[in-house]
Amino acid sequence: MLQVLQAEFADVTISKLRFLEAEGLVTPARTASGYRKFSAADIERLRYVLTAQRDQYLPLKVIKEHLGAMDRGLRPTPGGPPAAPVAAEPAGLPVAEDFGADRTELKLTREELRVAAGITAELLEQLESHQLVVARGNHYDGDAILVAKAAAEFGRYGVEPRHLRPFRTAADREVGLIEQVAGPRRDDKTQELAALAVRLHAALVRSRLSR
Amino acid sequence: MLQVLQAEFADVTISKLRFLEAEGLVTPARTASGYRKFSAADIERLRYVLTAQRDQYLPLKVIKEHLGAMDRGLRPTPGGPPAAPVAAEPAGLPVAEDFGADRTELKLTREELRVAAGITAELLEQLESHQLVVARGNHYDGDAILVAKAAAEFGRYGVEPRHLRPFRTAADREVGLIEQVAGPRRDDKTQELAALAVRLHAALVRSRLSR
DNA sequence: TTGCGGCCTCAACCGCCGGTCGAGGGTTGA
DNA sequence: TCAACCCTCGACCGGCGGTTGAGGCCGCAA
Repeated sequence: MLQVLQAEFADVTISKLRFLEAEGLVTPARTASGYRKFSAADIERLRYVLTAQRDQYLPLKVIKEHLGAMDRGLRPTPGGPPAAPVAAEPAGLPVAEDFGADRTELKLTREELRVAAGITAELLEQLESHQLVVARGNHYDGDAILVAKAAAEFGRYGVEPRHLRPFRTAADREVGLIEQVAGPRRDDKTQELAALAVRLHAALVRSRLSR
Repeated sequence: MLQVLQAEFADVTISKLRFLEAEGLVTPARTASGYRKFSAADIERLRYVLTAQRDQYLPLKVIKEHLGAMDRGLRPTPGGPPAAPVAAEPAGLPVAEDFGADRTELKLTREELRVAAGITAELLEQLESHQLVVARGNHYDGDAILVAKAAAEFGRYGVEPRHLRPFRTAADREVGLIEQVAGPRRDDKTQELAALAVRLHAALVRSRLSR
């Protein structure tokens, strides 16, 4: 059984199989005495894992997601990642899978934000009143710093927060568009669309400027 | 110049750019005093690297091979780079959001624009009717390519030009603000404000998305 | 029933990748 | 003159994808 796979993938070792089991990618049955017993289905699964790893350079984390999606009945995906597992989750459940885990999961207090952005309490207050910066719960994320810094810089040119409201409006509209297209879930598609929106925006500003 | 990329890829840092240079993925020019100077082409290259890394999980080693292949004018590997930054044009297509690069000098005919952006005549027509792309005289500048490309990509998600009108509106408003502050002349101040506007915009979009 | 080669677990360790950090120093512009 | 950048170079780091080894059970056959 091990030999079968080894014939196909030169570098599979028992140690590797144990590792993959520990990572939850396969769950072979056991004999009475505790030995692993790989079914044909297990071997098929391993074949998928090993080829995805070798030919597409996918990290195990991602392969695991794909397998999970397949288990839930989403396409067997010949030669490509499965369609986004966007399947409608049973509503109401908190669905523990918070992936796409962003480094923007920074949580700052109001004061930390103020210091990080190097702005006055007054400016921060104005930014909040125009909803350019908004708390989630009573914390702020990393993007809030960027917003605040940009606003501060505008301030040096005499541009006040209230002049920046159109930015907020525009951003909201774009986010609306993105969510309409990509769904409410944050995933790769969302990110791609966001990047695209920013790029389009930048190009438009430039082109309008140079007229 | 760093900020320009940061607007699009939240996690690019100077340190990362240095690392990528050390790895031979980009080779920016240098000023007399040794500072890195990223050309539009460099930025385009970086964009490719960063998206391949983020969206396809490719290891840098592989990305480097792809870049090398593209430099040699080949279309690399099956399942390889999708939108290769391989320029069909002699004059190396400017594609980056570099507010300093004077791409405004570029003068394209309508057909040249269409080919450079890789879009259909129909799409171009729609873009013009919504004033997302506008001719000056009877020529188009480099920014028009960027706009058209972004629109084309949106198209693949089912987003049509008419859905993009708010972008135009937003850009116009921002340009209005910038000119009001910096005066109608295009100078350094204008460019700085423009970069600032794009940065603020990007940060806002991100922060609204992650709520 | 002893021996020997497998398999088991669990924890420690490893090498590489993809960067980050910091010391020490030059550049730029207000 | 000073702050705020940028530079280099070497040390360091965390995570990923396993490997290694100690200590122990299983199974077979001499």
